[in-house]
Amino acid sequence: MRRDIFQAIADPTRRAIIALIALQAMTPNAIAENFNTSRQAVSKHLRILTECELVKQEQQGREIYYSLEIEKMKEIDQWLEQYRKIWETQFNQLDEVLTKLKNQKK
Amino acid sequence: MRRDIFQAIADPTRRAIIALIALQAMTPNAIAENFNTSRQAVSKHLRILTECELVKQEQQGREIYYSLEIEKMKEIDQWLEQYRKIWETQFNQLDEVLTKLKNQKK
DNA sequence: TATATTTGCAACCGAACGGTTTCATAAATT
DNA sequence: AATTTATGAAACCGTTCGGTTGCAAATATA
Repeated sequence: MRRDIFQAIADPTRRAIIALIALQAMTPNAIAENFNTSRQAVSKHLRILTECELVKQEQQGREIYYSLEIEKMKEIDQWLEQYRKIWETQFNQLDEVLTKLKNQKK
Repeated sequence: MRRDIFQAIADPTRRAIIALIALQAMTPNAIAENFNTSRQAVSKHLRILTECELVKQEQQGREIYYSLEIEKMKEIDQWLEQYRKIWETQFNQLDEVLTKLKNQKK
């Protein structure tokens, strides 16, 4: 079982679940109503999301409210950082070229 | 075959390949030297990365140089944007709370 | 022209994935 | 106390994944 955050967001249903519970906590039943799959399938997705700490639970009686652990999403942002540096550098280089061309025209 | 960018970056070997060719183009053989798998396995990963346009090829004689299509990485950044908004809002709200606390002390 | 090198593709294999069905447990309702 | 509701866990199933091995094609070298 790999179960890291990149594997967690690889599945489109899990990304949809993440989007659903990003703004408000929801129960498994309520979440499942939004998909064409069984409640149990959603439950398995929630298990995976919980295992990699992308989601937190809050029990209220017999209901369990799931919500997004937004801090964990920053890990993807951190991984992206190295590539963001690259495309920003390329953009700056393009900018330099354009400025030089502009100066040559004068 | 789903083969979207999220599925592409789910595999750790593929993320390592992406990191390798981010700064300089490399041949499959050269890439494979960095891993404990066969050249053919790397070739399959490159095929997947090419299919979802994360990587571009440049033929030079019998060698093929692979390099990162950095523009495609921005798609992940765009997907993250909605969540970045959330954690920035939460940060601002925390900031407000801290400022109020500070003012109460005065 | 014969040989070596670089590469991709197809066939196969065991493990993991995503789903369903069935069952167990705990809390709320009657 | 009996029933309904909300949930998770286990067993099973077909498909996909990531890997290997073997082979074919194209280019470079002898």
